[in-house]
Amino acid sequence: MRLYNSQSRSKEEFIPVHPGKVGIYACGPTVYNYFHIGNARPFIIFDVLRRYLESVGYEVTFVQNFTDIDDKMINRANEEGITVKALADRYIKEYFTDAKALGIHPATVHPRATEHIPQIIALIETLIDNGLAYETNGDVYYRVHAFPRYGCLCGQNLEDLESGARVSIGEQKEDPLDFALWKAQKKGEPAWESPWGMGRPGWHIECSAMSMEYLGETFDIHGGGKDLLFPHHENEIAQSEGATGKPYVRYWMHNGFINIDNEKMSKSKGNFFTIRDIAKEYDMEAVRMFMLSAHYRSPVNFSRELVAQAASALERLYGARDQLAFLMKTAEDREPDADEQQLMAQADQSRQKFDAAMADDLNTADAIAALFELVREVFKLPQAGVSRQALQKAEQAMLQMTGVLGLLLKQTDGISPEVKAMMDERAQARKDKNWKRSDELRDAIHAAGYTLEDTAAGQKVRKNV
RNA sequence: GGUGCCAUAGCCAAGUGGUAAGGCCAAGGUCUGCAAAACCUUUAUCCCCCGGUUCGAAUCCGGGUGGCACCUCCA
Repeated sequence: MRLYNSQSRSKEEFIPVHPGKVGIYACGPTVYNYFHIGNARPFIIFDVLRRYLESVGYEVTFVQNFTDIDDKMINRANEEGITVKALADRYIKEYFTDAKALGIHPATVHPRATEHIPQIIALIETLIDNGLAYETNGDVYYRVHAFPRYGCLCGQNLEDLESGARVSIGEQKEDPLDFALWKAQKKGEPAWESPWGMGRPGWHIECSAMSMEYLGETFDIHGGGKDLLFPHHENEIAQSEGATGKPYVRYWMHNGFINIDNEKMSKSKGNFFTIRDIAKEYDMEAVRMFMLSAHYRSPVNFSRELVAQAASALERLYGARDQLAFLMKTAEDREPDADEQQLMAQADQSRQKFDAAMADDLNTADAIAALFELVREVFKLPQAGVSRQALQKAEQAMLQMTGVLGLLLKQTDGISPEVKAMMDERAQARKDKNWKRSDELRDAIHAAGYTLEDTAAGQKVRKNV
């Protein structure tokens, strides 16, 4: 597999630290609210990366943290008059609800910052011992100038970075670029005991501490949104490598942003959507399809029309799956004929193209194209009496591909006895050429939530979207 | 100011040296009692513009134009 590494700015062959195993750390949400459409992109992308790596045989340890202590958490908790812990518990629960709707598997581990205070403190102490951090008035800062490689990820030197830096009033830093590792307690804030007094961890240090806790001092893949490249990930490198003296991460992956109607999503512009908002209007699986229809590094625009397009494409995919299941009922146990052999060849070809696309820096758009090439062949099959062997091969290939993408997650529901009765009555009505009654029943079935189609092999139902 | 990204049909989007994938939408046709779904056909002589390299470029190089991001704990 080849992955684009943000650090080298080029695609590199993926070679894991430990053969057969992959460690991935993805920056998770700050749990002060429902997560938004922009958060959803990396969650879905790294879920697909993980599914893909597992599908080709890797044992994957996937870590995604919850930031459950920071300024936003404290402010929100104060607004609502609840504790930071209660706020975190609530939105972590909501995270899993939304993630499930989007087809995102739970990570191997979902560490919370507040449950790793000892590891964080130990890491800061090491940095102080190494001369890379200093304490002033209960705050601890990272001494950026003491880490020669600072800027290695974002590709900028200290002088250039400094020209854009600004200092907040009240901070006693040696240098404007120095960043907080530990913040002394302010009135009314949650705090933990430390060698520097009561306080709480800075944002950057939690990811260094938790990633190394679960994945080791050097691990394979670290990802997040492009905006995290600087300063968050740059700081993680400074912290981790400054403490261990070893390379921290082999491959840095960063996803592009989602714009709303060609504008950056922001609360001030009023174009800020949480997944929970979108779920009221759209099928979450269509949102996933939308996310995978473009390459993960490109910026994408999010709009109502684009989700509708994704929903239509997804419907075609479901149609193909249902068609295979439908054909299976009349499948024949015999050798495949020429057309059926072509279907089987297409199944192999699609799989190959799919794998090649995924192996090329997770090119989901190209992979989906390969999937649809098989879909087209499936629809060309006769309505009944197809070779079972050929059907099974096509179905297996299709489900393997959709499984990697995390699509086609909905099961086909059983039909209720009422709908079944209406279908039976309609079958008789059609036999009697009673078209009026037949159409009435079709409308009634539609109202009951199903769309009816007449095929050579009888009536076929599918659930309305 | 520093650093980087992007520009492909009505819409979305792959393709990074060998002659334009796939999806959505649209039109015509086939099938159907009528539908629906599906299938067939049509839909970019051309990939923002101008130069250059090359037998050959959407793909490489230079210069424009337009859009965007990071440098502000926003994925």
